[in-house]
Amino acid sequence: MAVTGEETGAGNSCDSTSSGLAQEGAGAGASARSSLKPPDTLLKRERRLMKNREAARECRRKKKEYVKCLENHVAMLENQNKTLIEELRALKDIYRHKAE
DNA sequence: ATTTCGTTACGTCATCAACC
DNA sequence: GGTTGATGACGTAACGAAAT
Repeated sequence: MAVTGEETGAGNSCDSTSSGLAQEGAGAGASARSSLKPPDTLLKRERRLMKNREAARECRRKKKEYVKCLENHVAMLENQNKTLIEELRALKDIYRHKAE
């Protein structure tokens, strides 16, 4: 079960400035995860778990998309950098020939 | 063929921020 | 203040590849 290769082609716009994805911290620590909590009724708890399950799925989907977007951006910048370096080399070459 | 190891997706919990 | 949605952290299962 599980390990279903999800990855439905969702939209792809890196903008996600709103996506959060920065928060961090909140370390928690998973200490006594025991059952001294405000007594969730069973139904209430199940509903909450189900909602959170779906939220987590969506959250991971968005994060994956965001990372992919960043990777694309990096690739693009690397290409651009390569092109510029090439261009600079060519210009230097021209300049050198003229100077001679 | 079996074991080991790294990766991936998942579920759950804890926490925060926003809303009512 | 309680509720809700988003997200980081953690543990776990399934899987594939490399090592034995």
